[in-house]
Amino acid sequence: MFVKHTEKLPRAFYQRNTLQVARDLLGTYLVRRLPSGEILRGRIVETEAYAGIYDPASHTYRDRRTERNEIWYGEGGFAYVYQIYGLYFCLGLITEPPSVPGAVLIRAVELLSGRQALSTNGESAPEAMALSGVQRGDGPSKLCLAMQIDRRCNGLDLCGDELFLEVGDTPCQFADVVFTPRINIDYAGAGALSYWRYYLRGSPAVSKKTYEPLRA
DNA sequence: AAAATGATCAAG
DNA sequence: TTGATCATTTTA
Repeated sequence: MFVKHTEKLPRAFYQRNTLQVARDLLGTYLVRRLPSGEILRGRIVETEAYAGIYDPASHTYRDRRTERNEIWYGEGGFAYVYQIYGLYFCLGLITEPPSVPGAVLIRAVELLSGRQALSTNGESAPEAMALSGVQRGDGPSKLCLAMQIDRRCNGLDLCGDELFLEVGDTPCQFADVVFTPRINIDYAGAGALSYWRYYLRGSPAVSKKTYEPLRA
C-alpha cells in the first residue's frame, strides 16, 4: 500500500493501545524542527511500551499521579520528556485516550537530517553523517542529544510543528519486528519479564542487539 | 566496574 | 527536609 512519505501521524494514531502503538511506530520518522527552522529526522527502529497503572516499570504504576506524570492522564499524542541520572533526557510519546495512562519510550532512531540530505556530495547518507560529526541515535538519550530534544520539549503536541512523526516510506513487516524484554528495569520485578521492547530486525542503530530469538 | 549528576518522590 | 532512586552513557 502506498503512503505519502510526508504525511503526519494524526492524534488518533496515538490514542490506541500502548503496545499496538509501540509496534506501529517502528519505521516511522521522528521529525524535530529546531528554533532555527532546521529540520532533523530519525527513523524509529526501537521502542518500548509502558502500559500504565498495572505496569511496575511505568511512571504511573499503581495510578500514582504526580506533577511530572500528569501528562500521562491526558489524551495521547503529546511528548513526555524527562531527565534521567541527572545527565540525560528520554523521549516518551503519550498514548491512549484521556484518563488512560500509557506511553512509548523511543529507544533508537536511524539518524538523517535535512542538512545532511542537502549537503551530500556523492556520499551515502551514513557517510555524510559521519563526516559532519553528527551523533548517533542508538540509545534513548543519545537520540535526544542528536535531535536536540530536552526538557523544553516536554508537553509538546505531536500534532504541532516542533516535534512530530511522519509515516514511514517502508511498511513495517510484522515478521521483521523483534520482541524482547525491556532494558534496565530490574526494579520492576516480574514486570521486567514482559516482552514490550520492539525493534526492527537487523537495524544498525538498535541499542542492544543481544537478543533476537523471537519471530512473530 | 563505576563515575558523572540532578530532578523526583516518598518517607520521616 | 532528606535520602534513595533512577526507562543512561562513557570511561577505564
